[in-house]
Amino acid sequence: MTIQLPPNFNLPSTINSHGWYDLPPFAANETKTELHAVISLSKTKHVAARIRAHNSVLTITVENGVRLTTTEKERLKNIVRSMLRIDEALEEFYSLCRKSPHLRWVPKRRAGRMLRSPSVFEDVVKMMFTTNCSWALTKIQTTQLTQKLGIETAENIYSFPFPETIAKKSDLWLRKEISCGYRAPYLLELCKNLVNNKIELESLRHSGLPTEELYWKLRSIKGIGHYAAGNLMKLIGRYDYLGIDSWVRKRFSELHKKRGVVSDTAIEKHYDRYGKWRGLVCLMEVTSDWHES
DNA sequence: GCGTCCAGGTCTACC
DNA sequence: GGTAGACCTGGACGC
Repeated sequence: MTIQLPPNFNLPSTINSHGWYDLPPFAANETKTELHAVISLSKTKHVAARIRAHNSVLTITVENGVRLTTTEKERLKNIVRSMLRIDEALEEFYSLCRKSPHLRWVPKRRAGRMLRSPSVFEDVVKMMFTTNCSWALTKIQTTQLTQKLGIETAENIYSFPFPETIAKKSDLWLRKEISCGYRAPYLLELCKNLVNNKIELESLRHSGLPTEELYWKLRSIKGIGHYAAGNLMKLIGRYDYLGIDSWVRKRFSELHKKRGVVSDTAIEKHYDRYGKWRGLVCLMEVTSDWHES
């Protein structure tokens, strides 16, 4: 399957936009020119897909020779478009970057598209797993969750589980088998609320709700605080929040040659000048060295 | 190999 | 509204 790409799209920049490519079921090659993903087309059909780009064409190869109907192919392409943010309008953001010498590399490298999971649910769970722990532990939790509750789609490659599968497990089981510790009740509550239709996440990517309302909707999920909601907002396509964590604080101090602890208020004040794009500008600045080559 | 300490966000109780 | 303490894990460190 192929998708025609817009001129300002760059696959390696999108894969390398943040750490998601490193969390199962995502995987990427060393040069970030190839992304592997497991995409659930229905409750029972999961496909392992290899995604590459050449010139202005994106190629999706379904592994293991799985046959797809025309409808399933269209669904797969739409999910990939959403994951890679192919249709995201970034010209206004690029114009803003061109005005600042230190950001001119962003439109040149066609950076700024943030990789997201096939579903909002997967993004929320992974973000919950990044809170209050090392990246190594985030990987452990995500790996265990997919391996123990996902469906094996290719050799040792598992789909991301559905909320109903997780909701059937106990708090103790999740703590022991997923190593998610005190996050277990938060994860369970999220999944049970989704199963019982008390909350709905998948429409958030297309929501017309005001930004602040969306933010507080995310904050209403237990385990999603200011940092996690800020970063999830970016994945939804709203860049008003910075999603500051210890690593952003450290990188900000390094880049702006600040000694000692820099307060979050000071960091937020610094990026205020970029208006509704401030979250994305902050991300570009702190990850600028990832895009050098 | 074992024990101790620390870092990492969020929640809740308390002031 | 602001703050302290608990939550849990992996990793670093000292012995």
